[in-house]
Amino acid sequence: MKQSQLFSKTRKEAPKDEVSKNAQLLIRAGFIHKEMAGVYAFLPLGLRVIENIKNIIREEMNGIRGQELIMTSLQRKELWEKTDRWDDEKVDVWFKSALKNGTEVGFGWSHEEQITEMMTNYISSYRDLPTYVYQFQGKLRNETRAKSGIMRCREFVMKDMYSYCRSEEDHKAFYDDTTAAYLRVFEKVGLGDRTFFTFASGGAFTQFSHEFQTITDAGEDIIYIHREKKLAINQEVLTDEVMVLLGVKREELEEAKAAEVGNIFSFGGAKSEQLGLFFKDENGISQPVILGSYGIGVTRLMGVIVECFADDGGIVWPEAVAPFKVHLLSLGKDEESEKIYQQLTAAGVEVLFDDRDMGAGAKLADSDLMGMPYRVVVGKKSLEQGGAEVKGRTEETGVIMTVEALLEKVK
RNA sequence: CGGGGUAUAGUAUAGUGGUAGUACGAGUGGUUUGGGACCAUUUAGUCUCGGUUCGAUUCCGAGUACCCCGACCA
Repeated sequence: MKQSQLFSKTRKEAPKDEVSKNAQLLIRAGFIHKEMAGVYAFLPLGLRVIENIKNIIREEMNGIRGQELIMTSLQRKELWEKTDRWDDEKVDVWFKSALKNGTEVGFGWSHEEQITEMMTNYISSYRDLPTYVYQFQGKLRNETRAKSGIMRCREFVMKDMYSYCRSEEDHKAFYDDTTAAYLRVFEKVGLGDRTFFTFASGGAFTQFSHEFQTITDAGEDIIYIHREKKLAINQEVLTDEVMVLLGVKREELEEAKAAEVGNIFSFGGAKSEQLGLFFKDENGISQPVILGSYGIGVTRLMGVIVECFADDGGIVWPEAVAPFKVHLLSLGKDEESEKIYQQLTAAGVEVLFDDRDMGAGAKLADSDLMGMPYRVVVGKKSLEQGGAEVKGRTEETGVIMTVEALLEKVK
């Protein structure tokens, strides 16, 4: 992609109404556009990051037999009345509207009711179980206070998965599979060493739910980490009993601020009973389907990645999610650069080629801001020394190498 | 939802009860190219409604939007 053709551009100054690091950098670098408080559009660069994250998640969800589908944002009122969550007193994030004929509808802030009720059409026998479905959906939540850039939005993208099992044992096995898959997702996006499987408040059915919390000052939660056991406990459930139960001592725990990037819940059969989702077992006896719910905040995850890795120069994308692998800069040497651009592209490398007619300083600063893993500079200096200068985004200095060596390095 | 704050050009800012200034950006012409280049020239603005006033971007009131703290947060 030639940068001269790329939609959106960088800017030197952050808008004054953004305080969070992720929003400031993502807006300055041209990844997102703020539509209103807590509502952001994703521009081509931002979309590429989102798609990269989604593909990583998709691969893992498919790997545990999840099947992708997509539900709707418009949801029926009766659906939510069945689980007594239509009332604004019960759920305070509803966006609601009505059809022309007066029928009330809600905009999906969650989809477990909807998918579970849909399943009554497709699940009736133990032979239909287990079923695992997931989607990437825009969630709409009427947050009283959006904040922290793209980390707490009124409209955002979430991956949500639902498991339908015939027994607690099957459910537990899948729950554990999902836990492992989630940890792999966070590992792949580069947050592995700072994301913890965290015990959190459970709800009606189980003592705990589990969250995946990434350490960052931009987070809203306080967690207590046990590094040896690779787990954490959310402050909201940190009691003596819980510590005994988990076999940890208070002095072994390390307090940290963290952002919730994923969470998983067990519902048992309660919600299935409310929504009428039963199956017949081998003996012809009707049983409620055991339900689990598993979410990853895709757009929030993008914000957390920015928060965790950015430096004074700008964003630092982990390779797996970067919109382009290589940022190729022509410093007054367009012909030579163009050739290298062609070679890299032909080799299948994702390259953003800064072919704009700008000063060297501006291009270098933009490159830091945008944060691609590799910066390749072609200028008088590099050509005299036989090639292009290659520098990792977080490296201090680059190395000049031939095009062949470059191809080898970034392939 | 409680509390606090802010609102001037695409962006960031200055200023004034009487013609609104600067920088960046953008356009044109030219010179430039290893850390946000330079010259010339052009472009574009006082959130909305009401009040006070001869006159309001400025003062007052309301509204709206945005930000922050808290509450909330499957």
